[in-house]
Amino acid sequence: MSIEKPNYFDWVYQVVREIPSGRVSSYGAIAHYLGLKSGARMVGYAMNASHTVNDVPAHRVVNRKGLLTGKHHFATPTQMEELLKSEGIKVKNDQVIDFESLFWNPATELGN
DNA sequence: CGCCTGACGTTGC
DNA sequence: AGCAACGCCAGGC
Repeated sequence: MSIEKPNYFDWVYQVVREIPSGRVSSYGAIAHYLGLKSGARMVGYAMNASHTVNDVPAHRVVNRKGLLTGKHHFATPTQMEELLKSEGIKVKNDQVIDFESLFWNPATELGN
């Protein structure tokens, strides 16, 4: 199928898929890693479509503040935090605890 | 074809 | 340190 269209989404999906369990990433980090430094919104956009494409752990992707901004876009507004908690990530008031420590940077983890 | 919105981020005040 | 406005880019109408 003619995937010559904007691979932006695909790039995001693959990076998000590389996120290990118990870890979280941010839109800006992925965007920056893909070269979309200011395209953090595009990453979130891709995430929205991701749920219609394949298994993309979008729940492991949060904003720069560690807030579950996209939880409202899941099957249920509690799905996201439940998934995170299920992976050992503590969530309080829609915010990831120890977000800095759980932060997974593709540019650092993937290195290249 | 043009305007608006959007799962963000950064800078300015 | 907290709040507001702007910027980026693509998709939907």
